[in-house]
Amino acid sequence: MPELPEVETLRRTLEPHLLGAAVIAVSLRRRGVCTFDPPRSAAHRPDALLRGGVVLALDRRGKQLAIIADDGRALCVHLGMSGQLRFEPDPPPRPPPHTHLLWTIAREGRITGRLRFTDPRRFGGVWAFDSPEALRRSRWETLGHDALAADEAALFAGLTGSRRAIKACLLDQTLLAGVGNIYADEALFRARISPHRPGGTLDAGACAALARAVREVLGEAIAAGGATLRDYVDADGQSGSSQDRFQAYGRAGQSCRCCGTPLSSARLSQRATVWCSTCQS
DNA sequence: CGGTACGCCTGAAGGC
DNA sequence: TGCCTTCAGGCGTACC
Repeated sequence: MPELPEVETLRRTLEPHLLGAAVIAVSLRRRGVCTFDPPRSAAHRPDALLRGGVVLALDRRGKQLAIIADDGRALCVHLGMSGQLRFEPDPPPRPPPHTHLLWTIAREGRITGRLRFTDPRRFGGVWAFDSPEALRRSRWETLGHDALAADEAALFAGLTGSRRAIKACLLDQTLLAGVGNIYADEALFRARISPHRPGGTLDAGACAALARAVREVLGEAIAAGGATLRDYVDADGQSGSSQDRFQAYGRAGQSCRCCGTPLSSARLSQRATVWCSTCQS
């Protein structure tokens, strides 16, 4: 389940393979995973997907990745639940199941590998734009601050008057971009705040603690290479180890690593939620 | 506005 | 062993 740390790890591991490299061929194997803005006829879709371009930058906001070409063409990739973006120096002749997009990558006229987008559950997708500005306007304008730089004042302002459960607020990408179900539970555990507490009841001090906890859990997860639960691997196919450090997520019924109390669990905002009823209030 | 529910989609896991 | 059900969930949308 890729959240901000997994997408950031992916961005970092893609960079050495893609920055300054040319896209010499594109194979779109399942049309439905791509959205073209503006719309493109079938003949022009490979060009919109960066064929003939050189990768200038890899950017990220929350859980979304942007691939920017030197001429301004821009792709936004969202991994959804099960998406993978992998660079293969020596790709197998037959792409794995659920391979939806393939880019052939070259440097100085020689093929260096293949970039592959795979997504069994198809909750993810790729969006193609004419310019980085069009991408940001269409996909990123409604997103809140990037959670890696979670700002306590902005969080406090966003939560003021809210009666929604704080966990639901953390999952709201328009408030803070990049936190998903895993790191919401982890950040609330670290900040010792109950997931059920209405957002508006957090004072400035609690918001500062929560913003700090969000930055810390995300930063530490990036340092661990992200979390590999089912599908996630980085651009080189490497697993992460962030899951070994989880205090709350996936530990329902197990004892709290802080006080020993069995961890509580419930569904909150349609999401499995785990917390310690002793440590968190 | 908020909250609740649902649909999308597949593979893993559990029950019988 | 094999079939069936349940669950995992990001996000857009519908509806109260």
